[in-house]
Amino acid sequence: MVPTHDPQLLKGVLSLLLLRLLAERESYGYEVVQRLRELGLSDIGEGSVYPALARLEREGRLQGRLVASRSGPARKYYRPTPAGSQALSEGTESWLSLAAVVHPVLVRRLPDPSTTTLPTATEDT
Amino acid sequence: MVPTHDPQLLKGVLSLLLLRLLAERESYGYEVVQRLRELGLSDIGEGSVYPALARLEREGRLQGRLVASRSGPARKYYRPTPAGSQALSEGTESWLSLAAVVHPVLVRRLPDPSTTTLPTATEDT
DNA sequence: TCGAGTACCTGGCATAGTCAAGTAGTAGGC
DNA sequence: GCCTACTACTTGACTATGCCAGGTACTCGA
Repeated sequence: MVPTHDPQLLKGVLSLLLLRLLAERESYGYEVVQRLRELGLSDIGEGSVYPALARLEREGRLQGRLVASRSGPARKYYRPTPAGSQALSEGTESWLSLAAVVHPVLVRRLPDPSTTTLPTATEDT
Repeated sequence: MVPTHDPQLLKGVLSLLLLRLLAERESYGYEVVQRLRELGLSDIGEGSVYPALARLEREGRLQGRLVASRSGPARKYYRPTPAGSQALSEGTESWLSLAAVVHPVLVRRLPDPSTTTLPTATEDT
């Protein structure tokens, strides 16, 4: 099984993913959830996506429009505004630079603990 | 200019980094802040690190001990407990699998918007 | 009419990073 | 003795944001 994802790790990343997916293709909430799940975020919920979309629209990063559907209620299609596109590129840069710090640290080999010396009361750097 | 880091992106990642750095070498808060800054997290503050360390200790993932210093107040050295080591490996796995989803999406080329068709009122999937 | 699938929204909650301020110890200069 | 700077830790209030649970409502087929 896929390891249970830590909700905290998604913070900030979700809105980035939303901006990105909507920059690739205009889409509505319900579909975005499906697209996220297809990407591998299997346990993402509507309760995470809809509020995030609403917030991004409120902040002027997304612009939505209602389109009637023949298979259910009207869909609200979102696409990034210019401000949204800028937020996307800035956010992408932030994420990449953070990942560039985090990744190498997490994958480098742990030193053998038995060879390390421990600080004692009187030692000082 | 380095892009201002989004505080949200650090959520969850910070405790992972702390566990990792302390698994590599026992260390105290003030020093951990310096180690993080050397890694490139230049605008990390003490107010983020100390509470995180305290929380990890409270949760039984870190164990701390006081060591007197000749250059200031006593230092509180932390090292991971067995539970902390397990949290580290689980967290690392979570982070890697999330990054494996996020990274490709963020770096793939955006399709040319002019070639895409927009949904209209009567279309349906 | 009833259930299932589609589609959206909301309130309340928990988590965790940030800011600002405070407390103390050591050491050097005057 | 006093002041400043560096070291070192702590705390309270604030904020952002994902998650859960529940609700509304439309379409379609049995």
